[in-house]
Amino acid sequence: MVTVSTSKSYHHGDLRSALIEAGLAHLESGGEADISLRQLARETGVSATAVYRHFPDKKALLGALANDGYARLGAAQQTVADAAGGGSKGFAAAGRAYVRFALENPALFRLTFTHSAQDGMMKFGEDGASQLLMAFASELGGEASQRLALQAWSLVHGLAMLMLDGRVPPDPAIIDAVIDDATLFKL
Amino acid sequence: MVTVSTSKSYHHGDLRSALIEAGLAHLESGGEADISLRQLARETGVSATAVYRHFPDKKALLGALANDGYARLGAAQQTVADAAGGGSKGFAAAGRAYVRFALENPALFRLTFTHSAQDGMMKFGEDGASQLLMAFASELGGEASQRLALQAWSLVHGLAMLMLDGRVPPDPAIIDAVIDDATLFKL
DNA sequence: TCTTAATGTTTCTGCTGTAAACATAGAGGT
DNA sequence: ACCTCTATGTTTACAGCAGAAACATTAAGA
Repeated sequence: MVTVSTSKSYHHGDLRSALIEAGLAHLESGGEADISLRQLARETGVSATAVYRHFPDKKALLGALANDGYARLGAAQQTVADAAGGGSKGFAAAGRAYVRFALENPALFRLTFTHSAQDGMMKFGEDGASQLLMAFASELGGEASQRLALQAWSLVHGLAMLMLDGRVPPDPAIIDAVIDDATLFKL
Repeated sequence: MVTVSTSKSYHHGDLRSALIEAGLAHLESGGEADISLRQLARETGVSATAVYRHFPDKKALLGALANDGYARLGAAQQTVADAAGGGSKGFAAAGRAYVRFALENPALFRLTFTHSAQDGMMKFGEDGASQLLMAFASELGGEASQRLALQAWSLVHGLAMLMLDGRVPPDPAIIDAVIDDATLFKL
């Protein structure tokens, strides 16, 4: 409970960013259920309802956090895909990065997929993650690129969720075994 | 608000079952967020805190609903697998049934996987769904049965979640294309 | 300087989960 | 028949929540 109290100005300055940052912190330490508008306001040193000047309701705030998460996921994948030098190896590496990202940011990952879809969702192809996916799929899949993209996405997303939900142990060796270009997909 | 008032007996008779039934009804019409202990109690014609005689807290009630869902999922899969006559065709049919079940029972499916794992979770192999999975995997996968099981489960679970979350359109043709034994998994 | 729009505050309402103390009813032992 | 035990209800109370309404403050532009 460190209220910085540098300048007790009536206006915060950048409340919107501060709220998002506080929200991300809560996601790391707790879960989505750990986020309360009042609590975020308290931590930001602002009244409970000030939040509503920046987000129409709680869903909107969660949606903002979700979009942030989706962007980070895409960036993480791009990094390892580049490092792996593209091709089917790079594709598999990006897939494993997807699962690792989920395990490292469980609450954020969950939120990303449950709260950014229908509302202010980015269309498919507007975000880094799906652009990367389509690029790989058309490079490797030829005519069946669409199908390959969906199969690959489903596979990594499913593994990520099953591990997050405690159905499959979050073992790196399992990730490597399941997402292995040598055993996957008749192309 | 139809309070049945047949016999205003002090004791309900089978409150536990009534609560679960009411909870399942809420899952169909709303989502998990639509479930409130007080509301369920109201609908069951009982005081708000009577619920706690049967479930220690809200999580316990949700867990009971979740287990119910998992059992139904396994049953649905078993039915179509039998109808398809086993083998790789039956395996694929069970996979498609998994996704269809999720689309037909979105809230229940979500709840099943987010609320029945760590607590009173059934161990892997105790439930119909995972028994079916392992049976198919060892029949078809030989030495790599473990890996095949995880790949197959991940694929169908991922597709189900992506469709539930609005990332992939819930199109039956897509389900058939993605879960197709002719294109999946080098065995 | 006056006005206005953006941002923050106070106050209020109705909902929630859940703890504590008490009430009722049926079952079994005496 | 009585008594006691236990399972299952009820009442009351509390604190926390999202959000609506009315009001306050500030900075920026006419």
